[in-house]
Amino acid sequence: MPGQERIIQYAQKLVPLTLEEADLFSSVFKEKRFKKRQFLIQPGFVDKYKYFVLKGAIKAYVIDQQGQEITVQLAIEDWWISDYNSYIHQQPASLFVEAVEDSEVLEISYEDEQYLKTVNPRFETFFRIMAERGAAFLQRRFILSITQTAAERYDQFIAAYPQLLAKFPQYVIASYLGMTTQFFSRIRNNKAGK
Amino acid sequence: MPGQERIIQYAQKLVPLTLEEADLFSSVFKEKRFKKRQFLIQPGFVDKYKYFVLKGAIKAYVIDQQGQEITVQLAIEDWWISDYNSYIHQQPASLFVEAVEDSEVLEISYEDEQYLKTVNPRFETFFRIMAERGAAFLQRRFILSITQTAAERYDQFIAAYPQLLAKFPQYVIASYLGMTTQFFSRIRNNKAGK
DNA sequence: CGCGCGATTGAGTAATTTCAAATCTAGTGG
DNA sequence: CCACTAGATTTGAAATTACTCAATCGCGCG
Repeated sequence: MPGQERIIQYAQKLVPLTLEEADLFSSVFKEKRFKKRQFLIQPGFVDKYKYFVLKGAIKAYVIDQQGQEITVQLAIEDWWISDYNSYIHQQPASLFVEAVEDSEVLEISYEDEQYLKTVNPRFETFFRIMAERGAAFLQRRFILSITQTAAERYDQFIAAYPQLLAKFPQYVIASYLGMTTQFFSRIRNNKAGK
Repeated sequence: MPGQERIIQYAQKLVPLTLEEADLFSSVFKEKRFKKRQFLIQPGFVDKYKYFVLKGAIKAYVIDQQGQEITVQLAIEDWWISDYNSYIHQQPASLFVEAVEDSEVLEISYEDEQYLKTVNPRFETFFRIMAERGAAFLQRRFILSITQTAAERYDQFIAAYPQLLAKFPQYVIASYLGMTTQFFSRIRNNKAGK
């Protein structure tokens, strides 16, 4: 299975795995397909899975009081996506997670992750590193979001993630960067004062 | 040592520890005192320690391009503080971490943490749970910060962390909530439109 | 081929910041 | 213990940034 290969390769970059370990690890992941617009997670339901994206593009977002969609996370090939808070605490999700194009993912269930961590400390290490990186990433993102203006956030994003620009519609990226579609468009076309 | 007791109690809430495990765990923590205004971490230097606050109040912040102080994290009794990104990747810090009042902390070094994780999977579990919670916390905070207005963020903060209001000057909390001191003051005195 | 979603553009507006000055407060040295 | 001072908070008014509303345009998909 090609997907299982991919997740093993990914894991090997973080922790060394023997053949048997790699087999066990990859065996709990199930390949799934989601069509464009299909939901992986919906608010109110407990997020039972973490998703590793093999192919496609996926967005996570909330709907605020005014009914506006606000992008919280994006994922393409080799990225993970979930409602982290819901998954970790096994409480109802607050996020929509939705395929932006036809996508293939590997899913691991909460129970299987717990099992892996119990059975072999190396897996514990793997998930620990994932969590650490996630937290470090969020801290960096948070700092950027509060210290930079909209135009700076735009520039920084373009420089850091040019691939995402092609995969996601602008209104999704605009809200990921904490601005409206219209303002994003103005910045893009260099008409925002600057 | 009273401090070691506290960290053991804290750890026990996340993972069960035998007496020997608790001893080993607490043995790597060193008690330190910081005077008001003293820096625990400064930008440019690698953050070698994670700090568990026994007593006092500590803030983490960045200085933005305009020279403004922007609070990134706050910590009081039983909270942890560090430049997470710097610590995890052992790269130069971007944050100032500074005592807001005379404080007592327990510090654990990066090397000691690695050692604990190597020697016993239970410690690996402990740090994994810490990282997960940190990431989940940051995700929640991030979503709140982008979906709510300044006044809503103020109300939510007051409701969630009334203790912090007393410990930190308003300008620190204002910037933690992503607004200016002046605007914070107006909201507080109910003169901001609302 | 047309429908609907997404992107653009213009004009007016709201939220929040900036600048500036006045007032309050707490810590320090005499 | 008091006076002084630097730091912190408050208040007013002007300025910015980014948003909302509304209309138009473009284009890909069914």
